[in-house]
Amino acid sequence: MRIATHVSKERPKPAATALNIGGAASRSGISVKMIRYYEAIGLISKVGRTAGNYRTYDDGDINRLEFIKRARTLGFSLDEIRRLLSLWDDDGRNSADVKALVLAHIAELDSRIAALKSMRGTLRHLAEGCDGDNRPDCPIIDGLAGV
Amino acid sequence: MRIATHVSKERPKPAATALNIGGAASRSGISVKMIRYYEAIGLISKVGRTAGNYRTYDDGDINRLEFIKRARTLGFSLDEIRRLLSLWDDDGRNSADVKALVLAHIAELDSRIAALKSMRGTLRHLAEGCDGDNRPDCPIIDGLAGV
DNA sequence: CATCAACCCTCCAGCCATAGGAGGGTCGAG
DNA sequence: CTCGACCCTCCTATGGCTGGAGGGTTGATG
Repeated sequence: MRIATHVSKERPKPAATALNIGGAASRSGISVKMIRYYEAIGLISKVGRTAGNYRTYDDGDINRLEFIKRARTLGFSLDEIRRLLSLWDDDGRNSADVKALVLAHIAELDSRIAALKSMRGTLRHLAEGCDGDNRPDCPIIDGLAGV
Repeated sequence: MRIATHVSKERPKPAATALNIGGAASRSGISVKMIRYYEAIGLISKVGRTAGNYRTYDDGDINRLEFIKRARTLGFSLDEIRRLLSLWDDDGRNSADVKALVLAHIAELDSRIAALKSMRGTLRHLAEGCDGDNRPDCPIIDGLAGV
């Protein structure tokens, strides 16, 4: 691969923008701290370094970070994301495996939603009976105290 | 539900049962570990000790633990529970303060529920398009990868 | 060329709520 | 007296993230 011998005009490669970690952070929406953390726990592999020991991120690295960001936004754990990434990398994957992972996650979300709704229902009910004035009588406290 | 008053059989003080931490744990549903932790962080005050340095829990202590357990089940943080406990203790409280705390918590639950539902919606949509067979093509992966 | 701010580096600690274990002491029934 | 079930304290880890200390690098200025 010819590396810009005779650079007629400097910077011949347009798309090969290599970013520092700060640039990668603002591009991906993942904080600098977290990018380093993801690297430390092996969620992303070690990236290149400059002579001054700065991490450099190419387009592929940024894509990976963006993937992680989206997955995180959808509530996947880092461990699930690890599996999603390896499925992404695996050209011979079965989409069934991806789907199974996602359906399991949906089920998890369902049960968390149900738990939160149940809490909310009970609390609404308790709060309903509470006058919310300057007197101490309070069915919320009574309810928590087991009346 | 009359519980055998006048049992005439010894035990003149029926309610003054003092329990070890294990008993307190099974009575309250809070683990032994957590009871000690709650004490360490000052959520509950230090209880009595036997000659052998075992913690002892009287009915009041158990009530407190049960209160905490119920509040925890309703999703309150330990910090919120701290405030609820001091409101419980405060005979001159305003029920408005209790209600405000609870309404804020309900709002918090609302936003968590909304966030989870939004994740679930997106995931369902992605999963719908995925064949889930032995081929690699997968809109879920594509979606995460930013297609 | 020196300086300076804005970066970057590593390492370490803390958050919340909980679980687990090591290494010991205490209790009560047999 | 022994044994198992309990209890004690102290330390570690989890997940996912934030913060800071103490330093090095970079690149635009004066």
